[in-house]
Amino acid sequence: MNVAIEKNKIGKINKINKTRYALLGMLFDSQMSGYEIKQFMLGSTANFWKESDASIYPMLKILEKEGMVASKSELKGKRESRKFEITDAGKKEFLEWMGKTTEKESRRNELLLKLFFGKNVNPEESIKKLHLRLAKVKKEYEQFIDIQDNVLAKLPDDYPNKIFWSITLRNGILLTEAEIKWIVESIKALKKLL
Amino acid sequence: MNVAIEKNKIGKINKINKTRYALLGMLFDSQMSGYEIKQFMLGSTANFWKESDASIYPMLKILEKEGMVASKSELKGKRESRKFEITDAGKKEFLEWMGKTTEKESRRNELLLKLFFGKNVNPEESIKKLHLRLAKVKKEYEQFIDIQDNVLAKLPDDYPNKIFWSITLRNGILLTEAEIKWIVESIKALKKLL
DNA sequence: TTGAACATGTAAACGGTTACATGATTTA
DNA sequence: TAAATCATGTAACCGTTTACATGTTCAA
Repeated sequence: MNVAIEKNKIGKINKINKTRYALLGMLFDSQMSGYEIKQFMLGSTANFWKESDASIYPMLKILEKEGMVASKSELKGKRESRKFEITDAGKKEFLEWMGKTTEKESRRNELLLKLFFGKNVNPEESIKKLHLRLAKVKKEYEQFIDIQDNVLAKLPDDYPNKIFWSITLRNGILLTEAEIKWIVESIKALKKLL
Repeated sequence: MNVAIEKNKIGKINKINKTRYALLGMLFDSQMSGYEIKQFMLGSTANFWKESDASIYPMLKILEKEGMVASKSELKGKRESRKFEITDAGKKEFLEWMGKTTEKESRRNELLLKLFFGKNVNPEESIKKLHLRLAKVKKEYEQFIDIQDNVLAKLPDDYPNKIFWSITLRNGILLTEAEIKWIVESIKALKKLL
């Protein structure tokens, strides 16, 4: 049942679909609907993990078919809310994934690509791009600080998730700080060309 | 001819294929074969941009069909080397892309997801994962410094690409430093749980 | 002589997103 | 009463990678 080692017709080892683990992880503690999972992700893991509707709902159905989760439909008025609960098999699969080593997926960064090709355009264009990014990154940074001060800081110290959520948030803060530093430095360097 | 605004049957705006711009950018200064482009990317942009064979060769053909590049096959002995040259139309399309603003593509980070779910496993497992990542990131960092000291530093200061390549490299250095700091800090925090 | 690097390419498949579709409920 | 949010779901499509395929040249 381990999809990670399943092969297709031409013997290719399929890349593992990680949506399943993200969903199983979210359901590990509490029953949630697809909608609730999405909302929770937006408020917690959005900086490093998001899922779209078109990934969540079909995957929950697949997981149910596989016996990894079970669901019951609750009606709030006439509105459906299908709550999903993880099964023992689901917990097992999730923990197996947790135990595996993780490869860093090298990522594409279009801004860096454009800066790399910078000699082909007016330096002011590159500077403008960096300023635009700076504004966005600063906003992101403020949001991280806000979560740190107004959400995480208010959780009791014995809240089991606190340290883990703090660590992932801290990643966002430190990486964002570094990016701000890099942008400021880069703008300064490019201005010498004007 | 601008693929960015082309729509499909259901009116969906297609995500733009950025491989074309990466290739056009690489060809902006000098004629290169697909193989040479790949090698050059591995030695310069790998940290933020890579392309696989299966993206490069077909895309070069498409670009040629569209009149964005032109090619001639050189024979080195019996081995073919198809050199591609950018056309004026290709330069135009590349520069249009360069002028566009760039959205940050939010990226998935599996390590962070696993750490976020950390309360479900022994803290030692999370620490182990961080140690593994630390070793890799440190190696990456050393490679950046090596390029900085032994490649970029040796380019003459009036080499037109120097400042742009320095900026992108500096991004790698600063972000990697921040990640190392984060990992060390996180390991320390998690050890308190033991 | 054998393996690494050079060199170009294709088939198959999966991952993931955007837009579409539908309707209920709350809020301004 | 209109817009935003709640809530679930599907169709279509594109992007990208992995593995396969083929052959040459060079170095150990």
